[in-house]
Amino acid sequence: MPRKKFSLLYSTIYDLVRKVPPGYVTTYGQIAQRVGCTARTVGFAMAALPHGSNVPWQRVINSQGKVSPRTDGDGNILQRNLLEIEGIQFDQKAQLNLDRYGWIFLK
DNA sequence: TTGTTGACTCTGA
DNA sequence: CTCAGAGCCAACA
Repeated sequence: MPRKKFSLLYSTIYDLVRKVPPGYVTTYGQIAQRVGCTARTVGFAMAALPHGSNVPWQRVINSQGKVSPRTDGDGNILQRNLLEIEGIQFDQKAQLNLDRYGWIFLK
């Protein structure tokens, strides 16, 4: 089982992402504000996430309501595909409605 | 400790 | 998809 091989900050971020239910999404900025860091750091944490983890990384998108393109490859295509499977629909601009799909973390 | 890099966000034009 | 520039924090060499 995945052990604590991540820093406390990363673990906190991942734990937060795990609370997002299927069919909903959250933004880097929301997580950043919740854990007390910047959006870049959250994105960096997602990039460091190993493939096959129990973290629904696909539910994390940018403030524009779109999937952020990665430098690595076409993982964003997969991400969008996974979200559509969960019932999230994108419009013609490849964006989704955060008012409807955005998840608000409970305090 | 310094410099580089990154799945971001905001603002101005 | 409007586009470009600056700010921001953490990981890594």
